Amino acid sequence: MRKKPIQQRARVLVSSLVDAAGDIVVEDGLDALTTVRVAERAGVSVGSLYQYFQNKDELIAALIEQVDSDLIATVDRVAMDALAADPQTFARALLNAAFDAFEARNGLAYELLKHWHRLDIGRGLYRFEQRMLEVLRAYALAHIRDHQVDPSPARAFVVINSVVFTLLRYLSLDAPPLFRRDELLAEMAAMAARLLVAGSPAAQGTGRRKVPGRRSPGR
Amino acid sequence: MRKKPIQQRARVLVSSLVDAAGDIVVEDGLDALTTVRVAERAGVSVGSLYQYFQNKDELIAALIEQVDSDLIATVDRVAMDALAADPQTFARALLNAAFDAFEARNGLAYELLKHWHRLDIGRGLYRFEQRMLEVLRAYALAHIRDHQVDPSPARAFVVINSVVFTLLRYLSLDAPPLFRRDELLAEMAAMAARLLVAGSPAAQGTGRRKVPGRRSPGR
DNA sequence: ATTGAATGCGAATAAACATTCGCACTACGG
DNA sequence: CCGTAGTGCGAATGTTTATTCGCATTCAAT
Repeated sequence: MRKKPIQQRARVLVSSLVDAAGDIVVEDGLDALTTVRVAERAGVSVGSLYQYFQNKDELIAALIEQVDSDLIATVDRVAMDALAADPQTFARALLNAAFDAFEARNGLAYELLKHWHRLDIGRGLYRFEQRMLEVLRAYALAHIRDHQVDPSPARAFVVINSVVFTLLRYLSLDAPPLFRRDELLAEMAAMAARLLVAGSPAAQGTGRRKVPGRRSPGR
Repeated sequence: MRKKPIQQRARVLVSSLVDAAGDIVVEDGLDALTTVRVAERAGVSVGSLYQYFQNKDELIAALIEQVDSDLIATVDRVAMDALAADPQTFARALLNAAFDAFEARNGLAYELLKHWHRLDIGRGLYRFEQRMLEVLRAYALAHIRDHQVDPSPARAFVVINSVVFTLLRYLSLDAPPLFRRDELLAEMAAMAARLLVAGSPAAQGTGRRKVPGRRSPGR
């Protein structure tokens, strides 16, 4: 942030800018987020925006930060409550929470997550994934005797991303699919629970070859 | 396509434009794809590009079409070969194929898939998903006696998207994760195989509420 | 060889944005 | 009631791009 808002009115201005940005993203998508439009919507001038944000990306980062924090807080709360439950119930609770979180603020998180490959948003996603990993570990620790819970990094990675992105993809379907929301949730919960409980995967690696040259994402 | 290329040189020109587009996407990402740059790279002028493509999106659509066809052809071939195998092996084969396909042409499919929420690319993804669904159904049909294979639409949706997007996310990590590629593959294969074989998910829906108002993606 | 269609060219046009800058208003400690 | 730091303004600037259009070149059938 270029300059810190000192007076009250300045702090209000900054937060209304971030709010306006969120509203615009919800209404017309991230691509429709222009600095002038944000300023207009917030009832201030572009100049003022640049008084407190170095550039547009910094504004987006602030928005992400906000959304991400909410998301993590939600997950934390729900996970705490369900920590004692069996894997099936635990998975269920987290999934419901995830759905709710995606819907919160009119699908703001959903619209943002679509652009996860952008740097700002990617960092938010990464933070979220890390937090989920910790939550799963906490669950494992709490149930080390009851079940053979074992969230290996690879497994956790698969579960977390499978759920998040499948949800994302589901929400993006314009023609409703052949199955109901409940079914989807049930399937995912079952999958997650199974992966949490089951042992190591049956087969061992069918040795693979070359590593792909990964490119850095262009803007 | 605005006008069909009739002469030989025109056909060459069109395909070199699509190739150039692919190269640029691979090198600098989809955002770096400008019409002028494509033309330059193909060794022709922008004007010529617009002779055969109504606009930039149509060019992208042509690229997608190409990539998507390759992808589907690969999946078809591999699935055919593995149709007789057990679920674990079948899943393995498809996963390996998927990895290879993502790496083909220097990660072109990977870079494109990151932008699946764009209309052109979304259609390609949808086609791919549909094809995968058919493949899974074919497998189920072939094994209706051996296993209790049951790819319900919801389940198939979860498996397909989990695999595709988890792979995508994995490839996009800049810092290598704590697990090896083999582990990831093994986990995903196990997951897929389990979902293919297992019965209906344990619990039933914890009835959910409101439907989120879906917005049409910008651009 | 002639000619109309097909092809190819690339400077020019226009629209969309991010960002800046000089000027004016406001708060508030003294 | 001053003065200055903090705040706010929004037209102007510069850049990046998609797309067009009038002119030049090539093809292929007669």
